[in-house]
Order: sequence, then C-alpha cells, then structure tokens
Amino acid sequence: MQAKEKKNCIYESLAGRNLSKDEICELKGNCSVVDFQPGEIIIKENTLAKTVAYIKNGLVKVHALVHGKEKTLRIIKGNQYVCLPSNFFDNFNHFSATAVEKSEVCFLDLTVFKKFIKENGAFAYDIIHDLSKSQVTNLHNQVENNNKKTIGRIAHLLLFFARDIYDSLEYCLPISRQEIGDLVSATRESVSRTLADFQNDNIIEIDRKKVIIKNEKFLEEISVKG
Amino acid sequence: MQAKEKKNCIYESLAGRNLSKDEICELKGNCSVVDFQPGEIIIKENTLAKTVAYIKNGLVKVHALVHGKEKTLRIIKGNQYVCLPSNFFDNFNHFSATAVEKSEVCFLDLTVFKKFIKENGAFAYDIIHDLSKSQVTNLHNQVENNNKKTIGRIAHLLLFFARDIYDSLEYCLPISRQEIGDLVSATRESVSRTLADFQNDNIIEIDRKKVIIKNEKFLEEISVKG
DNA sequence: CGACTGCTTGATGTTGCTCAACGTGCGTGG
DNA sequence: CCACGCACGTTGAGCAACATCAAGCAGTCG
Repeated sequence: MQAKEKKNCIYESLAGRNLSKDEICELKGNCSVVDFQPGEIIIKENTLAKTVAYIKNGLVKVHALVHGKEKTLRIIKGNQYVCLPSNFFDNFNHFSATAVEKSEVCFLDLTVFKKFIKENGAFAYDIIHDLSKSQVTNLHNQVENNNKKTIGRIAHLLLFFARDIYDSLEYCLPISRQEIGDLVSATRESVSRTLADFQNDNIIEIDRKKVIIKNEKFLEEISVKG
Repeated sequence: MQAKEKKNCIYESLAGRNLSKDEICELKGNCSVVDFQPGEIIIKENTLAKTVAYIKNGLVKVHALVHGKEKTLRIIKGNQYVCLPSNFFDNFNHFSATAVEKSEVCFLDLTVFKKFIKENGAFAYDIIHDLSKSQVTNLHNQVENNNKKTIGRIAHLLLFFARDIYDSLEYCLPISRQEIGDLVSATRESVSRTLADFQNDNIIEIDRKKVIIKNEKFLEEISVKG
C-alpha cells in the first residue's frame, strides 16, 4: 500500500528464457519492477489480468476468498511466474497473490508477452514447460495432501519451509498460525495444538515464529504416513 | 484389453486447432485413433509419455495410486487433451487415465507435436490456453472441495454429472460407490450412507446407478454450503 | 492503562473412518 | 449346473480426529 520503487532490471529477470536481445529491448519499454513489503497485495482476485507477474525474489502466497473463508493455495519463491494461467485462460485473476516476505516482482505487458509466444517457438515451449511443471506439482500436492491428516500436512509444511524455502532446519515462520491453517485446511487452534504436540514429542522446538527442527527423520515419517 | 480398432479421423479431431493442412497431413502419418471400452486403461502411470492423448469423445477418469490407495483426480469428457502436462514436464506419466464409458482417443507423436509448437505460434498459444484453463479449473476445484465436507462434495459431484456431463437431471452413474469415494476422498460406506440420506430427504431418487435429481436447488445449496 | 491482535489450552459436539455383518450379482472352475 | 470366490453395496456400532465454543494470556500500540 506504500510507495513502491520502480526498477529497470528486466534483462536479468528473464535472461535464459529464450528471448532474443531485440525482444528483451521491446519488453523493457513495457514492464516495471516493483518492491513489495510483507502483507502487500501483488495480484488481487477478480481484477482483469492484463499484466504477467514474474517473482524475481522473495516469498509470495497465492490465495483466494472462498465462500467467506480465506484459503491459501501455495507458497512460492522467486524466479517463477505467479498466477500465469489466469492471464491466458480468460484475462481474469482467479486468485490473489500477496507478499509474505519482501519481494521483487516484474510486471510484463500481456500483449507483448502473447506476441512473443506466437513469434518465438522456444519461448512458447518454455512457458508450456513451466505451466506443465506447475500443474503436475500441483496435482501431486493434491493427491498427497488429500490422503493426509492435519498432523501430516503440518509436518509436510514444516519440511517444505526447511528444504525448499530456507534450506535450513532453523528458520522463522513467515506466516501466522491462521495462515498455516488456511494452507493446510485446518483451524488455527488445530495448528497450535499440533505444533505444541511436536514440541512435546521433542520433534521440533518452537517459540513464536522461530522454528528449529530437531528430529527431521521423524517429521518426515509423520509427513509421509499422514 | 480387447482388440482396439484403429481409425483415420485425425483431421476432424484437431480441426479448429490452428493447424495447417500440411501439418495435419504430417500428423496423419504419426497418429492413431483407438476405441476404449469402460475399464480399459488409456494411460498407465509410471510409463514414458511419448505420445500425446486427445480424448475425441467418451468419458475418462484421471487417477493415481498413492501409498497403496487409489485416488481419482477428475473425470473428463471429450474434445480435450488428457494428462498433457506429463508430456511436457518430464516425458513421464505421473497419472493414469482409464475409460469409464466407451471412448475414442487420438494418440499423437510427441516429437511432431513439439515441432508444431516451436513452428506454429497459434498452435502453441492454443496449447497454452488449454493448459491454463485446466490449471485454473483444477485450482478452483481444489479450493472448493477442501472447504467442504463429504456431503457437500458428493452433492457437487451429482450436479457435475447432471450439468457438465449428461446435461440432464436423470442419468446413470458411470462409476461405482468406491470410485466416487476415491474422487471425493471418502470411503465407499460414507458414499453409500450419504446417497441414502439424500434419498430419504427426497433430494434425489437413486436405484443402483440410476439417479434422478428431484430437488436441484437444495442439492446446490448443500454443495455450496459444504 | 485499556483495547486489540495473535496464540494457547480445555471442554464438548460432530464428522466420518474402521470394523463387522450381511445381501446381491457375476464369473470361474469343478 | 452348482459351488465358490469376489467385487460391490448397504447398514450399524464404536472410536479417533477435528471443529467449535469458551476462556485466558502475552505482547503491542495508541
């Protein structure tokens, strides 16, 4: 909601994405790079999706309001597009994206983006690959999580932060208990209880948002068995 | 498992998909159209995904075996690709596809398909649109169903068959109670009980697989409220 | 200080799974 | 042809997992 800084580093953002120098130059005039603070909304659901958003770095949650309840779909980190399918399906943002940590985001003009897809087959293939990967990952998550109880989903999430996001067994949770609940389909009370149980069983140490995983193997076991 | 009839109607299958006459001719030599009976496997998970599968008509379920349990992801009808992301992500089938009704499926050579994407921007954009639509639909389903209890998910499924598949309030369920359970994450007992409850409350009439929806509004309400 | 937000903990009710029993239809092999 | 196994379907009882409701505590901000 505060002033956001505009930058010009689109080149480094999309290097290695099969764009020619000319194409990148063309993009430069049709893009902006913006800083977001935690809690700031990057994409708002139910708005028109006229720009493509590419997360350069930081941490972002994708979420939506469903029948009055907030539901978080996933947490994603840098170097990927966010909510890209909304751009191509019907130019309408079906989901929101909000920074959970300080994040840099490139906004690219959708018209230019579409033009590149039609003119540059390698670029188009790159997008197709990204969309496919995201879809497969998502479906895997879905089948995995559906078969799990709350305890398994929370264990999975703790490991996700440790492995995929912070690359360390010690980290600060970037989200509240309520948001964890939105993410794993549980209430904030259940999240609280489960984390307390993990602490009592000496699997993790947790103080407010500071987490230390003390028994990774066991947490993994819980995560897999559900 | 029986003999499958090979056909040559690739042209009508992919007409209107932005392919030139030459390209379609090229495809003709690299494709086959096959009939599947209910229960026959179209795509088997954990195999290499060297061909693209396009459902011409019929009804197909996408499913996977997760930790020993069968989980159905979705039911799809004709005129769309099935499991396309597996082809582009890593050439590896992450999910299975099985006919639940008599279905006609085109198999297309992946190499030729990829070539078209790189050479024909309109075709590539068409694929991107399809993938995006499928992704958005899938995410919507996910957020919808996660917030629902079994009763709401089953109500939703009954309406899905009525509206999206059979376009009628009377139809025959194409799948067993067990498969409904696999689809809505419930046991066959819970499915059975819920359907019996619906019948007792005069919302539906059900005899074996024959379903008549008698109170669509109420079913809709249950579906939405969860 | 008081209001507020985020978190925790306990008591209680509901949901839905598991287990068990039983009926039905179908295909297979003696 | 009948006997048997087997998948499917239904129903009941008991139990575990969670949500809900309620109360209270710690930190923060005006």
